[in-house]
Amino acid sequence: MDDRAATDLAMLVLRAATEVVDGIQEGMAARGYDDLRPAHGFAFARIAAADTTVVDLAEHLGTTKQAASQLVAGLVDRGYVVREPDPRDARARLLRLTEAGEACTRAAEAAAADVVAGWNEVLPRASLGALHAMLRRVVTPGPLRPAW
Amino acid sequence: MDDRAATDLAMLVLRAATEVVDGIQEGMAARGYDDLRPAHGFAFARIAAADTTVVDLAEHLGTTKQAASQLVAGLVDRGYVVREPDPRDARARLLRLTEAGEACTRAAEAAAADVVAGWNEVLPRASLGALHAMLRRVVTPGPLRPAW
DNA sequence: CGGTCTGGTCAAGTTGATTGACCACATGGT
DNA sequence: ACCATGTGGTCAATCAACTTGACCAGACCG
Repeated sequence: MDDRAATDLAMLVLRAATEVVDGIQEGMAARGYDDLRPAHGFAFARIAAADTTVVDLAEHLGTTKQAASQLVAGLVDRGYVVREPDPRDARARLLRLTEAGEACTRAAEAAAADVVAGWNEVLPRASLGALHAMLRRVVTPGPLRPAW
Repeated sequence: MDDRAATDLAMLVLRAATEVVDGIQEGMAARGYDDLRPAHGFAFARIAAADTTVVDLAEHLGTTKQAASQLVAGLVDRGYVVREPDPRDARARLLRLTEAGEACTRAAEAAAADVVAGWNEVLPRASLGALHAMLRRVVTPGPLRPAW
């Protein structure tokens, strides 16, 4: 694979990601969630894990803890997240998704599935599975954060 | 492909894009370009095409023309772009990459190729070609703009 | 206990983008 | 030829997300 094809592949990945993000955003809006940005989705993914604190979230998103704190404040205001005391550390406050937050997560997953369903129409089912397998091998596990 | 696998695939694409963007950013910094954001790269790609105006660029990036104008002003200040009069329209100003701008574009392409080269190590050459072919079929051609 | 580290927030400043106003020139009809 | 309207572009003010800096309360450790 020469440089030309390599950069071309990189651009295809970026373009695919643009489609995924735009598609999710559209799908979310269609489902009534028009007050959330992609960054919120990445935050939801981390908060869904047990015992998440603001500092954990900041690290996950690659921002400062202040930025994470502000983002959480917004989610709390909108009823997607609650702050609960940490039984083991009186300083810390554990973040947890409310029922609304979980519903929102399900909507985002459905929207993402819709985008891939569109791909399924132009690509045989087996190829989509192969695509999945190849990406899993290529991609190093790591945080999924706003990238550009 | 069920919903679970579909959303999983969508997340893999996002994660792959995160790697590409971060890798390019690192590679650019290593080559001495530490004053450019990913958005600038997308602008370069459009400006490289003949007869690009600020309005064209704004449409490509999905922003307002004012934002595009500011972005261009920054690139002009840093010597990557020049504004030239349009022989056919005295209002318009055609954008063109300087030699520095073209060198920068080459550096970005090299950095992107480096990222893909890393993938080549964990995936057989033929599979990488297949990945390329599948993405090309799946992805609808369109602007490559900052997405999240 | 006192010193230091860590989780978290408040406050102010920075930056990229937006809305609104405006000018110079193009275009099309009369 | 002229005026109405549309388009390319910039200036100015505002907005929103994020940053740096300061700070407090509680944990950890000698």
